[in-house]
Amino acid sequence: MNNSPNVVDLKVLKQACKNCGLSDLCLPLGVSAEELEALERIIDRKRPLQRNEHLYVAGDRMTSLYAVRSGSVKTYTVTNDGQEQITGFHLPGELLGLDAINGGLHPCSAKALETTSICEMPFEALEEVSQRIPALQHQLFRIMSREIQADEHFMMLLGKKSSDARLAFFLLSLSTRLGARGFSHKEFYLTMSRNDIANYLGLAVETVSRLFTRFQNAGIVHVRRKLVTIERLEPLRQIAGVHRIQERCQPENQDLPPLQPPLI
Amino acid sequence: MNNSPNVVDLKVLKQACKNCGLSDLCLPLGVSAEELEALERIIDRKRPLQRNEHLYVAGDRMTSLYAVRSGSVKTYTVTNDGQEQITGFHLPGELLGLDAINGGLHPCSAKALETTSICEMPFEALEEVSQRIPALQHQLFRIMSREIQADEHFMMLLGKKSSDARLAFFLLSLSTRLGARGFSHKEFYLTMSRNDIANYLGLAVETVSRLFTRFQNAGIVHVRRKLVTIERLEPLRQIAGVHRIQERCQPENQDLPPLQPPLI
DNA sequence: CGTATGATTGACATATTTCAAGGTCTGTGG
DNA sequence: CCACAGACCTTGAAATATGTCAATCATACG
Repeated sequence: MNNSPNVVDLKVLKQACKNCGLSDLCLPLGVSAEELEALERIIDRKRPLQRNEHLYVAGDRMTSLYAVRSGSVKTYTVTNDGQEQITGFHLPGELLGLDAINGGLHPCSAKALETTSICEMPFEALEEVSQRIPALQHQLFRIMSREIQADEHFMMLLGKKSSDARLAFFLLSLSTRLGARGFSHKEFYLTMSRNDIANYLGLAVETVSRLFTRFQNAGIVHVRRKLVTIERLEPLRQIAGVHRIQERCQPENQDLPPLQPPLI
Repeated sequence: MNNSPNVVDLKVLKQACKNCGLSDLCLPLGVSAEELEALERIIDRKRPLQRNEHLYVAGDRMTSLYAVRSGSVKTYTVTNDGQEQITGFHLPGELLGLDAINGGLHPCSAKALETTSICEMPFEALEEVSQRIPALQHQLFRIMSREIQADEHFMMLLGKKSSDARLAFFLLSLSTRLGARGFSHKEFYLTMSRNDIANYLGLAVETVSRLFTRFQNAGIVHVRRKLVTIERLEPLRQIAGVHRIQERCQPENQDLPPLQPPLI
C-alpha cells in the first residue's frame, strides 16, 4: 500500500499525512500526491505524550517542528520573576515550534494537556523538501503568516478588550477550531485548567471563574466543570466584539446590554 | 558597476541591498554575493512616503513585502467598534506585510510616522528566488519566526505586566533597535505620538504621560516632548522586568523599590 | 472515605481609566 | 514676525474594572 523505501515502522507510516484527516489544516494543504510522498518520508510519529509530559522545554535545541495529531498542548514561558506565562493552546492540525526557528532554541516549553499524539518534522529536512516543492514552501510561509496574524489579533484582545470579551473570544476560538477539526462547535471539554485560561488571557483565576458563572446565568453558555456547552452563539460574538477578520468593518457591536451589568 | 539587465532607474539600483547599511538586519543576511544579485533584481525602491501617507491600507491586496529603509512606520487595524489598534512600529531594516501572506489581503494598514523610504519586494518573485536560494528561504523563515517570538513576548507584556513595565519595555525596545541601526542607544526622538504609544501598549494616554513624568522625576529618563534621553539603563531594565530572551532564567528582579511608589 | 487540588464566591484593595481642565507646542496666514 | 487655532500633552480628582485575600465547596484520586 505504501511504496516508501524506508519502512522502519509500520505504525509510523500508517499515520502519514496521506491518511491523516488533518491534512487540510496542516502542512500538506496544496501539495500534490507525489509531493506528499516526499513530505511523508521525513515525518515521524512520536510515541504519544501523556498528560503533563513535555514535548520540549525552553532552552532545548530546536531540531524539528511538531504538529498535533490528536489531543492538545500548551506552550508557555517562565518569566524571570518565576511565573508561568502561557503563550498558546494547540489543537490537532496546529504546528508547534515556529518561534524557535529564529534562535535555534525553543523559547517556550510545550506540555501535553491530555494524552496527545504528535508528528515530528525534522526542520532541516523540511527546509530541504520545501526547497524542491514550491507549494510546500508557500504553505510554510502561509502558516507562519497566519500565526503572526493571529498573534496580532490576540495582542488587540489583551490590549483593548475587557475580561468578558477575552473569555468570550477564547470560547469562540476553541469552538471554531474544534469545529474545523470535526468536533462539535457547541459542546466541548476544556483540557486546560481555569488557571491556564486565566493565565493565557491575562486575568486572575477568580475573574475567569466569575465570568463563567455570569455567562451561564445569562444563558449564553452552560459550564459544568470542564464541559462547556455554547447555548447562544450571537451574544457570545457580541461580547467578544468579534472582528471577523477579512471583512469590511462595519460597526456591528451596536447595542446589547453589557451582559446584564454587574449582575448582582 | 551593476550588470543587471533591467536597468529601469538608476536611482533604484543605486539603493540596492549591496550598498545598504541595513543588509545585516534585513533580508540579505547569510546570502552570498552572487545570490544577492538575484535578490536585488526584484527589489524596488519606492518614492519616499511623507508623514501620514499610507503604504497600504487594510483590505488591500498583498502583492509585496516591504522593508523600511529609513524613517518609521506604524501598522494598525481598526476594530469593528471603530477604534484604532496599533499592531507595531517599524524601524529601518524591519519587514512589513508578513501578516498578509496567509490571506492575500493586508489585515492592517501601514502609515508613515515621518518621511520614510521603503524597499518593495514583490512577494511572488521573492518566493521564486528563495526557491532557488536556500539561504534566502532560511532567512525568510527566520524573520517570520522572530516576529512570532517577539509577538509572544509582547503578549506576555500585555497580559502580565504593569503600566510602568510596559513603558519601560517600550523605551528599551526602541533603544535597542535604534542602537542596532547605528543610532544612539541613549537619546532618540519618538516619531509617534503619546496617543500611539498608549494605544500600542494597551494604556490610556494619561497613564503614559504620567509615567513619563514619573520616570523623569526618578531620574531614569529625561523627556522633553518627543526627545527621550535614557539616563539610567539598569533601573529601566528592572522596571521592565527584562526577560533577556535566550538566557537561563534566574530571578534577577530582586528588589529595588517599585519606582518610588506612587511618588506623591 | 479522607485528603489534596482546583473551582467558586464574597469582601476589600488598588491600578488604571475616565472625565475634566489647563498648558504647551507648531504651523499657518495675515 | 506675530498671533491664533488646533492638536497634543500634562495634571488632578473621581470612578471602576479587575486583582488580591480569604474562606468554602466540589471533585477526583489515592
